[in-house]
Amino acid sequence: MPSPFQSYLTEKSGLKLEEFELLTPSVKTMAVAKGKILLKPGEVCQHSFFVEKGLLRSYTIDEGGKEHIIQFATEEWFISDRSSAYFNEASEFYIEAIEDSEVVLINHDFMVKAGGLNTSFREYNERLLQNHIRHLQKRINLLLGATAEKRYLDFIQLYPDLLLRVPQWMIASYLGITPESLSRVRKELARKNFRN
Amino acid sequence: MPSPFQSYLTEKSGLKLEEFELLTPSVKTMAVAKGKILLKPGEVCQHSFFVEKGLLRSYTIDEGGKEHIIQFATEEWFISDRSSAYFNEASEFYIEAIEDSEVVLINHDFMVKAGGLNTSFREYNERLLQNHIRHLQKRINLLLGATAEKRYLDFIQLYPDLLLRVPQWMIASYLGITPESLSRVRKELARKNFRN
DNA sequence: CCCCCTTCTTAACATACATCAATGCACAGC
DNA sequence: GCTGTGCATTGATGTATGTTAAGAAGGGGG
Repeated sequence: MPSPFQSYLTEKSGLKLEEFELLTPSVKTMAVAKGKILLKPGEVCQHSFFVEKGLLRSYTIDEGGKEHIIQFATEEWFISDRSSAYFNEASEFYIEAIEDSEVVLINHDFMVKAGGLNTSFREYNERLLQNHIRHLQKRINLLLGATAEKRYLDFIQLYPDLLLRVPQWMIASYLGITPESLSRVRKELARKNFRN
Repeated sequence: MPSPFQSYLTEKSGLKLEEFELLTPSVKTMAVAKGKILLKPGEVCQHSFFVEKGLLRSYTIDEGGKEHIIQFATEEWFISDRSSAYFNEASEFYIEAIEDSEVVLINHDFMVKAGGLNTSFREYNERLLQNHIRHLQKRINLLLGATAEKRYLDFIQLYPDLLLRVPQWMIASYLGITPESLSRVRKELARKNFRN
């Protein structure tokens, strides 16, 4: 029976079942309990994590001790410190399970071999990178120009499912505001929607 | 005599001179006057631009009419709307010459052919993408956590050359603050450096 | 069942940065 | 040599968001 990861990959990247077989030695599935930390600053990131079930986040802690959430990852998402993995540098962030989760560990070996097997896998990988860039770009734009309220509305649009699974203080952290401010924003939105 | 672009590429990407010859039909060099706009929102970005001489910038204009600078590009930098070019979508930003410049236009054809000729070119291209991601990531982190002053200091570190070539209101726009605020930040820094 | 711990909310106050308006300054065009 | 135009600076004031502190509403573990 194919794992969710295998199904996902064969569908999205055009990797064949037989090809996937060859890669299984480079792939490990792992159960991680809520709160478990998979990567710490200072370590070199050795894996991409594919979430089969559950929810992870990546975040930094600044000199003032404040957390800033970089990314959430739910089912069928990848999460990793790409820069650390690719350039073999110390990572600057944490990756942590927000819920009890099942994740697939993908190492460098896997990427090289899969790229060697199959052109369409390489293309898929490039598409992932390009998509990541698009996403980061958009976020920068919001941070440069939009108020907390707009950023929150955008978040709701983009990740309606996360709204229900992630505590609000984490959403606030993702948006770059305090939980108190988010609370006020939500109150204000509720007021507007009621009156109109 | 090799163009700056050719020298750069052969050095960085391992593309051979003979291979480059095959690609010349897909490459055009172009002089652009200060103020000239090379890409507008709504258009699909057809080129990457490589700056041989001069200085370009990319920026968006938000609903309030305010500019937000995404990127500067001086000699030996690439600038483009990757997402637009790759996904064939309408671009959301402008690309404009800040100085009289010489740029190389690189189209999709070039990328495909170069990737076909040479594995190391593909690797080089991936390195560029990964590097871009690292850069965007860092900027997000600064926007999330750092004050205007810290962001400005970081900018100075990273782009000391740009400091002298770019008007301050553009630096302010890149940092996500107003020119007035930047002026005050600079004043404050000057005061500190004098006293200590 | 109770207690503790985390999350969320609310309020009063603080602050970084924006906005608006005026001035000075340099440089280009005539 | 003037004069206009764009950029930088400065001051007065406004506003969004942060900070601190407190209390209320759940939820899990003993």
